[in-house]
Amino acid sequence: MATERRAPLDRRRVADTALDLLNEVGLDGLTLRAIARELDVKAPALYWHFKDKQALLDEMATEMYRRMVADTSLDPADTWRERLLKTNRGLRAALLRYRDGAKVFSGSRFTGAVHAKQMESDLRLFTTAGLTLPQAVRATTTAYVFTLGFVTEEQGVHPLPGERREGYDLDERARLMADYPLTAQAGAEIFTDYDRHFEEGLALVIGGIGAAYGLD
Amino acid sequence: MATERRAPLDRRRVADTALDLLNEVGLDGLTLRAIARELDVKAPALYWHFKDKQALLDEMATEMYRRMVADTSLDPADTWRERLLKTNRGLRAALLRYRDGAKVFSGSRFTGAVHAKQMESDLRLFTTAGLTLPQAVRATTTAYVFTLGFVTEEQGVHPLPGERREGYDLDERARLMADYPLTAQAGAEIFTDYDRHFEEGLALVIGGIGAAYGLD
DNA sequence: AAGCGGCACTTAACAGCGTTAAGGAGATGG
DNA sequence: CCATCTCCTTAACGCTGTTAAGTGCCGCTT
Repeated sequence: MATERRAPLDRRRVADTALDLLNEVGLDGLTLRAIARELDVKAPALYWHFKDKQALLDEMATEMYRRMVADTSLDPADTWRERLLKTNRGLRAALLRYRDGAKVFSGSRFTGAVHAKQMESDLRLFTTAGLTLPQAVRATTTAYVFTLGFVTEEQGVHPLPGERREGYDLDERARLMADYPLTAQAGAEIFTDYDRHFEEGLALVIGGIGAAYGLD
Repeated sequence: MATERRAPLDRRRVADTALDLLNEVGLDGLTLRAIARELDVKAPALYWHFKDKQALLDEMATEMYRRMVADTSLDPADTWRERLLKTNRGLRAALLRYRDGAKVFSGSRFTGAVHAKQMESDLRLFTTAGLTLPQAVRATTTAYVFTLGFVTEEQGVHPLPGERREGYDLDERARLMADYPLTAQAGAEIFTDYDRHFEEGLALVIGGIGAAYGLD
């Protein structure tokens, strides 16, 4: 009887499966037992590959980053503006691909030096464009934390694109804010059309960089 | 024997105590049993005041916000730049006051409409300065998510001001990035002097707002 | 061919978690 | 004096991350 033996696990396969599961159950439901079940294995088996759950989350964040890089086509001839647009749109898309993606990402650290290659490319492009290294770091990380903060807020309302978390009724909010007309009106502006608002916010940041560092 | 009876709890007192405890044990160690112990009560007693743990975290975030407002002195005659500086410096200070403050804050929703008053004041100031309401919303929330993202990253390295999380050895990082000279050099720029870098990032955002909306 | 070491996993168990159900003491009000 | 309401306790539930110990199988040496 050819009882096929499952190929042994490895860190990548575990992280892959965990990311798939994340989209179904969310970060709260992402237990080691559930991940193990998906891999046809018992929970303690995961401790052979990861020293603890955080190490697995770190690998998941790293995998998210790898997919982001794979999906972002960078051109050495990009202008610095194009580069900032590409990388931050790519980052947002990568985070939005997974339920609680921003939380997982910002709560973890990369395993190894995966991010060095892109970072080096960005910094070279920015310094070539005339910035000092500290300025280049400031520009890229300011855009980075903007995007991370933006998606964190966004996923608080939309766990996945198209899904809406409960407790965000715009009409009810407007009624609660009746004594504050601008705030009431702002609700519609805050909780809709995240795509456009991301673009506008990112444009503000990029515009600020150009103005401050005398670029273009 | 005058066995004093403890005054009954209320939501604020519980949230207060939980915030104090948060600074000692961090978000992971913030269990209902530990909070209850601090209040001289058993864990299930908390369920009289909160429907679940998330409701308590929401109250904690609300309390953080109240303290932020109390510590920030706003002037109706502020220029829009002054206002953005004050509110975002105040927000960062409020988040930094507690271990994992940014995580607690961004993972929770305010109870009630506490934030409406400040928001209304900000929006009025911005629209008076010549912005449309959508522009005012975009300006304030872009700065807001920048600050939130910044402190989230900051607290990943410095749980509390002065404390340093393990695993952030700059020399080791530099060695790991040996093949990427700019990235290696950037480490010193990224992981030090968060105060100054926050100011510079915030200045970039504010500069972008001024430039985009033709202010001043 | 036999034995052996190490890899990759299982079984069993532990303390601690959020949460619920049921009950009880003390004040309040009729 | 009993009923009611408030605020809390005791006991227990299922589930979590994690550790300890054991087991079967592979490749290697003798």
